[in-house]
Amino acid sequence: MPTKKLQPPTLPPVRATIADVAMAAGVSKATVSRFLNHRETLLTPDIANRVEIAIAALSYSPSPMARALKRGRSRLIGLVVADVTNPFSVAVLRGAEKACQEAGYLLMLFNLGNDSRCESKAIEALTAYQVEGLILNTLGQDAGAAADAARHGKPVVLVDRRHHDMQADFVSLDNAGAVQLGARHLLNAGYRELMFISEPVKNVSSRMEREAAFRSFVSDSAAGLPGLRGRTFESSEDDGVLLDEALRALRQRAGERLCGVISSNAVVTLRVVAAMARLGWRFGADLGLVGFDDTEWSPYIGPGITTIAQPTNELGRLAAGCLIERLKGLDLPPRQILLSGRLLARGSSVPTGALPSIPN
Amino acid sequence: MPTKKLQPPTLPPVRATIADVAMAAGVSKATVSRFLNHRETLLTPDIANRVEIAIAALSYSPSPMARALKRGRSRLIGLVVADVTNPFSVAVLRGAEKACQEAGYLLMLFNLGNDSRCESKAIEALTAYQVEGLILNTLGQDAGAAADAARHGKPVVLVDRRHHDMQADFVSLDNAGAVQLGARHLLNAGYRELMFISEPVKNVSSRMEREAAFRSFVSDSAAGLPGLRGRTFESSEDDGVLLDEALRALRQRAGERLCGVISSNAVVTLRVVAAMARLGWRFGADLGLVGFDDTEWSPYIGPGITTIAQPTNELGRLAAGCLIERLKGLDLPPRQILLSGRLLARGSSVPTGALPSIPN
DNA sequence: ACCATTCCTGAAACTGGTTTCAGCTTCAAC
DNA sequence: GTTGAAGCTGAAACCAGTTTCAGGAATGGT
Repeated sequence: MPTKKLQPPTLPPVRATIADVAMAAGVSKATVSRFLNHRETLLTPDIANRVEIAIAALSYSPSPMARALKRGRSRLIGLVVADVTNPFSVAVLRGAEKACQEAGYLLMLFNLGNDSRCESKAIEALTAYQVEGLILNTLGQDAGAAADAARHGKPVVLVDRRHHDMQADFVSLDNAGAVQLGARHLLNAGYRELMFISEPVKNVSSRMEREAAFRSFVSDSAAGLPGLRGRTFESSEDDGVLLDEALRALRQRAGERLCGVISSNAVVTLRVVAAMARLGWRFGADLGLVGFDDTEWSPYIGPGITTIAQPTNELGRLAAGCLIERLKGLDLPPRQILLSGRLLARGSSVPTGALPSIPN
Repeated sequence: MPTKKLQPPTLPPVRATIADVAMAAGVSKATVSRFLNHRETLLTPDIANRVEIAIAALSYSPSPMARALKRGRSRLIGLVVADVTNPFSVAVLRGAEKACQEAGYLLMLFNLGNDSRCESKAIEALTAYQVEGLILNTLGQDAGAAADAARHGKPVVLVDRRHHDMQADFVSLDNAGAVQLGARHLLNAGYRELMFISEPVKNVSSRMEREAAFRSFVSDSAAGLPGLRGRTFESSEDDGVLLDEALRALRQRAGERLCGVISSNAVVTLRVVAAMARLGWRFGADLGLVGFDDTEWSPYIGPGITTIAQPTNELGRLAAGCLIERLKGLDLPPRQILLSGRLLARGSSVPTGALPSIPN
């Protein structure tokens, strides 16, 4: 006699199909399908009951694949992110993932790893799986690929990076406003020699917008404030030395005037922090710093880093939300949704060497 | 005459099907399918050519959905992460994503957002889409759900958190070794009153292992080192006050002896950092700190935080790698793969108040 | 020259659902 | 009592592929 196998009430090892259910209930596949999809077109209570019981008994759940094949609707949303390493991407991912789950969609993820050659590959792979729509946070190099998707009739939402020639919803931070927020803050704190540090601008719209906003802020303000000067700098990965030099040169040029830096995202902020550590500078006194993207660690570096917080979760949610609205049939011309940033003032933009009290 | 529409050489707006290709090439669907799948079973060069040309002309690519339906193989891998907010999860995600891409798989993501009720929902949703395998970094509450998947015959790889009763590959940090690494480091630096701070242990295997390893390290070492004492503390979200008290109590108990803390992951590390800021303590002198998970910001908080780095990318890659091997037919008993952590010594574990020079 | 292989190809069945279409009830109205 | 319309249900076609099976051509052996 074999020993008692204590398997929990075993589900059928292989998924039940609609045919199994139909047979068990003594009805046709069509009826089962109707029970599942058009519940309102009421079936005879008797039959509906039998189907319901059969479904429960077989613990049947329909195959989304087969369903997608026939209907062309897959309940899948494709998400392309430029770089999962970037906390911003992750935050967007998180928001989007949540919104999708709530609406009953599943997310297919493709990470470009900052490699723009993957871009069209990603979109192709995703559309092949019949994703119903795409959320793109791409590199902007290859607008054609995105356009392809749009041409396939799939709704597309662009996050953070726009392609001007594309008819698609666009969700992003109000870059110009955010830059002004940061720059004005530095001005008010007394900094006069400003520098905007960005990752290589290439063709990325958000980078271009931020840089342009900085330039025009400086030239606008310089009219009433002759002491003000501003320049820009592109920092790429593994160029620590170049950045050090740029910062040193900045202070040399500044003379007595206070130097302030705006970094265009968390990655750059960290590079500036590293450079300052190498140079042995103090935040605020030797260099004022305002960084885009508020991260969990910002308050604890040195006297705390002043940041411009993006409503990242909201961006993700909105992106997914826009897409889902379109999927539900909303037919509007492309929208642009810009959310404001919020300045969180901390020690790194206080010129006195003294440590301020830790905020909240 | 309409103005010239300068659309790039427009792909057919609707995807070509295998039937279109067959018709264009003047062959049957079966032949086209064979051309795509069994290239080795050679077709007549002439026919192969015609098919190839037709495919190119229509820029045809087969629908993975339809393919999955018949073959039961979807080239999809499901990834369930406990919490995308956790940098560890992200790193795993990244490694896994890369490995999958290289092997021609696509990742379907499900984030639990630390909500264990989602767990079985996630696995169900993913298996419904015929994912060929699952990478699970789950909460450990609901082993049944995972077991379901395994019972469905889908290979499963567990990352970081094990379910003892599951027949599945397991990829993780060597938790015991890593804890010893950190604890011994604190000992050598002169700390004698130790505390291990973890998130609520619940049933999460990695947390239990780390805590247990800490306890046994302390009792083992106390034999030859009577001055040594250690305790553990569970810190949950939004309990700043409790943590502050625990730390204050620790120092009080310690008297003249130096206090050292090991935090069980980056989230906890940040909580400790915040607590120290509130208490106005200095790293190293007032409290030694070694934190699990080396993050990009670790070197720049205070004098730099000493961390135990996990080979996160490797973990992700290995997890995906294991899974893909299984998918290729590898039939082995479940493996356990443990990777060693690496200690990165920085200022937070140096008892003198003096700032050490910034490492590398 | 004939038969047996072998090789290549196409028709058809199949995957698991949805949807159309037509048939059967049933009920109301004339 | 017949007729019409409306309401349910099932058979069959369909989605886009893969795979089985059988037939036809070409080749080889005797």
